Amino acid sequence: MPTSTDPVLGELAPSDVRVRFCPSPTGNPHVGLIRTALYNWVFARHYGGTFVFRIEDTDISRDSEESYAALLEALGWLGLDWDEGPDVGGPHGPYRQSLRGDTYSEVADKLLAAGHAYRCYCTPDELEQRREAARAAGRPSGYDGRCRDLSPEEVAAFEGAGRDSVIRFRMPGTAITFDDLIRGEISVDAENVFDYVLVRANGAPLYTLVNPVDDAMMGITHVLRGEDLLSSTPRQLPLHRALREIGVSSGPVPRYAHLPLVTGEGNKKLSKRAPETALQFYRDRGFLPEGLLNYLALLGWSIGDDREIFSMAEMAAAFDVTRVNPNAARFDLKKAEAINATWLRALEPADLAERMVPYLQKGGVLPDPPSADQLRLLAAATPLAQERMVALDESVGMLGFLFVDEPVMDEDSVAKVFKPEAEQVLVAARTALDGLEPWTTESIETALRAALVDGLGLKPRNAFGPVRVAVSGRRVSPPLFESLELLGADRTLARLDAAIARFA
RNA sequence: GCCCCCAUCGUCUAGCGGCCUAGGACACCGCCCUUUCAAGGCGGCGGCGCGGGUUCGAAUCCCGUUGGGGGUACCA
Repeated sequence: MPTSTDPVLGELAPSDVRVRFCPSPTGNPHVGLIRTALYNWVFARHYGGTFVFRIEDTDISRDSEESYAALLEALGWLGLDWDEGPDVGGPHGPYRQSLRGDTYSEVADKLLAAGHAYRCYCTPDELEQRREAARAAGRPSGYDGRCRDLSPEEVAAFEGAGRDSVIRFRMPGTAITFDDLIRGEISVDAENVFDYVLVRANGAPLYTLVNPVDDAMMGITHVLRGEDLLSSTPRQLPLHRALREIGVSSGPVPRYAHLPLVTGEGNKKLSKRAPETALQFYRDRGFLPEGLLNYLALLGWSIGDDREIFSMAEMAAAFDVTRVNPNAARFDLKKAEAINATWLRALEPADLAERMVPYLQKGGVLPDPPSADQLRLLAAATPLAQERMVALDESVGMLGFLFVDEPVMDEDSVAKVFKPEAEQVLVAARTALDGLEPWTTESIETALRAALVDGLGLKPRNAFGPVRVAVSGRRVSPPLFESLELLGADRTLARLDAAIARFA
C-alpha cells in the first residue's frame, strides 16, 4: 500500500519544521513584510516547529542599526516571538549576516574548488553591452557564460591585465522544476536561468550566496516568502544541492511557498515610502496588534466558515499553507479599520483603558503618570467611548474634554450649533442643572428633558446639541447625560457659563 | 524585449465538477433604533475577463487569448 506523504511535511516530523523570517534592515518595517513574518510564525507554531529570526545585513550602503532595532521592536509589539535570533541566540548563530563573513568566504572557496563556481572577469560595461545586444536580438538578457570555461591562459591574461573578478555560480544547464506549496509545479528552462554573482569583486558576499547558505546551515525546512522572490528560486535550488554536495549542509533542500504580494494603489507592489504602508503608521493611529494581525492574515488566507475575526492562536491551529490564495491582495485601509474596531470593542474595558493611556498622554490629555483620580475617571469613561472608536488615538478627541479644565472647542461645531436661538437653550439648561441633586445620569436626563424638550418645545436634536458642544467642544461625543455625570456639576455649569458668554 | 506568476462583486475572500438562482466581510445606499456619533438590526446595489474544448453537467479540469503583476543588478 502506498504511503501518502504529507505534501507540506514530506518525511519530516512536525516538530522538525524550521522556518525563518529574514528581513534586511533597510528603512522602516512595512505591512507586507509583517504579513510574511506572520505567515512564517503561524506556520512554525502550527507544527510546533522553530521560528528563526535572521538579519540579512549584507548591504552596508543601505542597512542601518535604527532599522534593525525597529524590526526587533515591531515583532515584539506584535507578539510574533522567535525561537532563535540575533538577540536570543541559538545553535546556528550568529543570526546577523554581517557577523558571518568568514563562513561565507569559506563556502565560496569550496564552491570554487568543487567547480560549482568560477571567477568572472567581465567588466560592468562589457556586461551591459552584451545585455543590450541580447535584448535587441530578442534573446534572454542574462549572463551569457563568457567566463564559464576560461582556459588557464585566459585567466592568466585577465589577471595579468589587473582585471577584477567576481565569483559566479555555475548553473547545471538543465531545466529547473520545483513544487511550490502554494502554486504547484514551476519550471524554467536552462537557457533562462543564468550564472549569477555570488561574491562581489571587492570580496563582499551577496544575498544570492548568503541567503541559501544560511538557510542550509540553519537547517531551514520551509521557505515562506514573497512572490517577488519567486524567480530567484530556480537559481537557489542548484546552489542548495551544491552546498549539500560539498558538505555545508546535510539536511533536505527546503520546500518553498511564495506568498502573494500585498499591493497598494493601482495594484502595484507596495511603495516603501507611502506612509500607509509603514507599520508605524498603524501604531501611531492606535491599531491593536490583534486587529492589525487579524487583518493581515486575511490578505491571502481564510479560516473558512464565513468567519473573519480570529486570534493568532486560532490561526496557528487552522493554518494550512497549501490553502493560501496565490493571487495578489490589495491592502484596504477601510477594512483594516473595521477589523481593528471589532477587536477594540471586544476588549475588556479595563484593558482598553490601559491601552488608551499612552495615546491620551501623547495627545496632551493625561500627564505621565496619571493620578489615581484620573485613572478612575478614565475607567468610568472607557465604556462610553469603546464602541465609538476605530483606533486608540481617537480617545484623545473622544474623551479629552473629561480630563481638561477647558475643553478644546471645535470651531466648526461651534459655528454650526451655536446659532442665536441656542443661547436660550443653554441658559435653560444651566438653570435646570444648577443645584441638581443627586447628580446622576438619570436625574440629568430628566431635568434636561423637562426644561428643553417639554419646556421649550424643542426636538431632542436641537435641545441637546448646544449642550453637547458647550461641555465637550464637539458635535460628536460620548453619550451626553453619562458624560455630564462624569464631568461633575461644577465643570458642567462652568462650561455652560462659558458657552453662554460667547453670545454676549 | 525575455522569463515566471496570477485572474470570482469596487476591495478581501468562500467555492476545490452537480449542493451556485455564486456565500460572507469591508465599502456604498436605504430603513429601523436613537440626545450627537457610533454600535446593532433589516434590506439593497454589485462578480465568475474572453474564446475554445473535456463532460450528461464547469466558477471549478485542459488549451488559447486578453489583462494585471513580479523578475530580469557586483540590491534584497
